[in-house]
Amino acid sequence: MGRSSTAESEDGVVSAESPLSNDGDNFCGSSSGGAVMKKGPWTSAEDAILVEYVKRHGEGNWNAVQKHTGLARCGKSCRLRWANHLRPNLKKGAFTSEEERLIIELHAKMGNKWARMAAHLPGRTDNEIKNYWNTRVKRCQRAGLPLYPPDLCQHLLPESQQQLSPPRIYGGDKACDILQSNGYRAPDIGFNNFNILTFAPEVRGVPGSISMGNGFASPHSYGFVPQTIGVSERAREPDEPMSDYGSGGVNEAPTFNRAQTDSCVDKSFQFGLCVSYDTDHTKKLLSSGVNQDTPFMSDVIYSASEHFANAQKSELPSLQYQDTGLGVWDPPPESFDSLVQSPPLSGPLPSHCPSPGSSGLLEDLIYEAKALRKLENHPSAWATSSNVSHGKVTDGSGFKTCSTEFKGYIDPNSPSCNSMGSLFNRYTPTTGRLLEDDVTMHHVKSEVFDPSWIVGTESKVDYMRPDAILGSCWVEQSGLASKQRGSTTDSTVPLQGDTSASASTWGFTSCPWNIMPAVCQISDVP
DNA sequence: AACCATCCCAACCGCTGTGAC
DNA sequence: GGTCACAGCGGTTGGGATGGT
Repeated sequence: MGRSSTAESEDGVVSAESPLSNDGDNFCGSSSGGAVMKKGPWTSAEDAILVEYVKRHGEGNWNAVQKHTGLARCGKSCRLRWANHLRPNLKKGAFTSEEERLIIELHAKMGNKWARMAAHLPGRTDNEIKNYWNTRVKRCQRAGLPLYPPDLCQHLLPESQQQLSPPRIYGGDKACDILQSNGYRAPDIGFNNFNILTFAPEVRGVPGSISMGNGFASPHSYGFVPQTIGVSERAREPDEPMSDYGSGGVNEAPTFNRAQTDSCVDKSFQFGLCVSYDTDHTKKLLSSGVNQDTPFMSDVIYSASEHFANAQKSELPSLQYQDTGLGVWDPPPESFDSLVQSPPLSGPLPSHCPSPGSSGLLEDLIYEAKALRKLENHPSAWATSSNVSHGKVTDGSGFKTCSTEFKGYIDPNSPSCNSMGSLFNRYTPTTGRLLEDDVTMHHVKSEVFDPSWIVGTESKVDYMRPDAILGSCWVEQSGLASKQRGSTTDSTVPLQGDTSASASTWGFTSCPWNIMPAVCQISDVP
């Protein structure tokens, strides 16, 4: 707003008073025919000139605007101004719920492809969408809430899983072909150089792209960021990142191998983690040829693309699902239910998305954040839920109690009635069995929750936390694999650590939300 | 009321892609 | 094939607006 054309403080006469003038090389700093290009907010007079020009000459040839009209704006600036503010049929005002929903879905699909997303939102500009998303990311990050609503997570993941080829994982000398059945050739990835981390709000380099198939798809917002190392160049992604594999005659993802890994560390490494559960995890692993020595990565599904090897800048991830029709949020297939649910649980496991009760819309996120803040300001609510204390939930009723008390924080004004109370209820079924049953689950402390609910060596998963999901998955799988093999033998040991200590090793214990490391990090980076 | 932090968004910047020459 | 100009994309910035203390 501050820089909008409505800033009438300017005289409307083209001038070059901006101190920024000429400091750019190919934007407006460059002069056109020796004329210094103006920068800064557009005036209504300038707008009028531009509109008149477009009326006469049509869009395009923006560099000619200055020649024809004397407008001291570079073509680039003119194009932007026209596209973002002056062109007809532009929708102004806040995004509607439908639009928000669509944006979320589109982002899950496309990642940060604002222009493509804008194409699906008539009257909206890529800039608007980008701004909206950035705001959303901030909010979600701040509140510890998911970027993607749970239903989206659930609906899109199976599709993405159908599409994506899992990685070929190297556990030491063992190559682990996880799934080759889809006809794709999975990338070979060496993990010797990786640290599997959980959260990295501060990204070294550029934002990575990691697809948490469960909906934590944004490293931007949740820090599931593969540490991008040595990012110095930019490589564009194709318009359909994942369709690269499915559409072409060559269903072959780039291959990673250990030899490549070292070189890969110099490049942006984009991949997604999709921690999935299977009701028969072991069987699945065995049947798919997965090396069980790599329990964690065995369930990794890559948002792989040819950019693995050379993408210089990671895009935000996406769930990367097939375009099955916008606006359609199909119910998840049965198979997916079993996929995302942890086997030991007898009851329905909540979505991995931290906020299953949320519509995921920005408005709801605000309310959730507020609710969480309230909670933060009233930690006694947790403390007094006596059964929830210091990392141990001793009793399902404790959750019940806690849940009940949580209701006290319900904000009746919540746009979708997605109060924390309701959220809590969803995560902690009143059966009291949910978390109790899964002794391998580990809780990750959320900064918004009471410190007393910190894990011990044995604790519970905080489903409000995407990293916790990841962590719990790994821990669970790690434990499972450990039971089966007795010891960890492959080269992922340095990553995994001892299974019994995995929680702490991986930071699944108490770890400040904002200082968690990234999910994956290449450790021996120069 | 004053101060501060955060939000919001228009505009800028740097880069890549594409087509013409 | 190389160069140039232009179009477009995505990330970042700057400053007014807003809300909280």
